Amino acid sequence: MNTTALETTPQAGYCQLASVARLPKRADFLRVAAKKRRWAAPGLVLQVAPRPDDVQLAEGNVRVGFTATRKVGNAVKRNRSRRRLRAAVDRVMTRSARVDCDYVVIVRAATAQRPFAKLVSDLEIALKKCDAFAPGQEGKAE
RNA sequence: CCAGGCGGUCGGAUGGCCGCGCGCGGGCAAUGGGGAAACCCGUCCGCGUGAGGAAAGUCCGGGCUCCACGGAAGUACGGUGCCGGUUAACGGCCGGCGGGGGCGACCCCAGGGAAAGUGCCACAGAAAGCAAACCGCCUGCCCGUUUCGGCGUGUGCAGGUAAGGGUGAAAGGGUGCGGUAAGAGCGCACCGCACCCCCGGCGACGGGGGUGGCAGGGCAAACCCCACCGGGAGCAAGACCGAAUAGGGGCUGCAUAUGGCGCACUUCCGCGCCGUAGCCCGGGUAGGUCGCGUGAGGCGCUCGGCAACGGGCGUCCCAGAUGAAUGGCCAUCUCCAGUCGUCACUUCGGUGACGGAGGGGACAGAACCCGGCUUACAGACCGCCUGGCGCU
RNA sequence: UGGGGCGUAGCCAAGUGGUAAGGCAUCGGGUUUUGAUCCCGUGAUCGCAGGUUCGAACCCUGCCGCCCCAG
Repeated sequence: MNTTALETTPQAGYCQLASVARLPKRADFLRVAAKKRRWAAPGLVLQVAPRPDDVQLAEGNVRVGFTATRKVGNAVKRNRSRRRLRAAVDRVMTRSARVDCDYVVIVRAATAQRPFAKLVSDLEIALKKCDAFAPGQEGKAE
């Protein structure tokens, strides 16, 4: 990992990083899935849809939801997979995701066992394929 | 030391970077939402705290909430079933009884009724249920033969017989002696069984004595009978707040058609409604708040009890999420099996020590709470007990 | 959370106390010059584990997997 981009949080005055909010409602999941903008990587599936205009978020934030179906394992496997994806999302999407969209990340069977670096690259590729990649503009939320 | 039985405890450790939920305290110049403001949401900082022994399966029992209900009994349905205890309750647990297994520590099983009734017992077998004669065995007659005492290789007839053979899971007590034509509880002894009496025990039951020659096959996890228990639903219970849209009601204003409906009917007249605008009201959806953690609570000591368990005292506050927090990545240590190398021992099968690189560390995630049951589980530790071997 | 159903050969399945039917598919053989058709043969931990019974796919108990319904 040459990117020592883990520069600890800049002082909270200005230039604050985008943060990730959760997408908690079933209706939002259905709306994102209905847009049919998606990409399946070995470790995850990404779905993207434009955020409705009437949703006001703090500037630079994106909303992400997670889905883990019962087919990928028992509750422990589902929880662990979702947490690893959440960690990958925190690392990637705060810098590289378009801020005018909502996202849904779906757990696949391989998610729990896949190396974490691969999960990160899976997510980056999926963002590019879904035309939602905003190349590393730290905090340049516009 | 080896093999085994029972009970219990634990469920990797430490650290680094980055994060999450909840609680408490503090900050917020500017920016986002609300507010007249204080301030709230939000955001930032600090501190505290944050999964299990099964949180699981949802198989039982309760608390709690709502609904139903005059009492009691009965019926139906479902469940439970040796006895006594324990408990809020249980189908749980503890102790005991009976049967079975094991050298033993110990483990496993289960209500009663088949003499209230119905039903089933395939195949085989003579016969499978008011017992029954296939082969045998025995007696008599007949037949044959005869040395006239008998004898039987007879396809015969009439009887006796449940000891033997054979079938079956099961064939109407077992073993032995006597007895008999052969046999048979026919008689006797012991065992089993049934009934009666006595003794011990709260009881299941056990012990002893007597009587009876033995009746009443098995299956009730087949229907069933008997006793006891059970109102229903479940925190998505339930309570409160409540947007947009549609619909309902009220008040006021306007309009009121040549129309429709109503005021019992017909004509005329009159009134009201069906229209629309504004304001207000209630039901209710999305959504939100509460329910929501001081409890049949944990730990320690002590007393009663064989125990389950109960009493007393002290002490602690110990998760509250809701597309669902309790994590992600890494390092070191630790444990495990295999592999490679070196060394030592060797009964040449291996065993042990050290080191190296990699691998693995289970089952599993609170969802209102509690008592159990069942199932899953890498590995480690502790205590008691049994059998065997060796030494003293 | 509550309720219901299913599991039998590779597939579809009958059987509900007494040797586990049948069809399709597979394989082997026959018929045919060859192939199709047709005929004969071939295969089962009855989801798993205990129990009741002389005997269990069937009855009882506990698990496992799948499907459906209601809120």
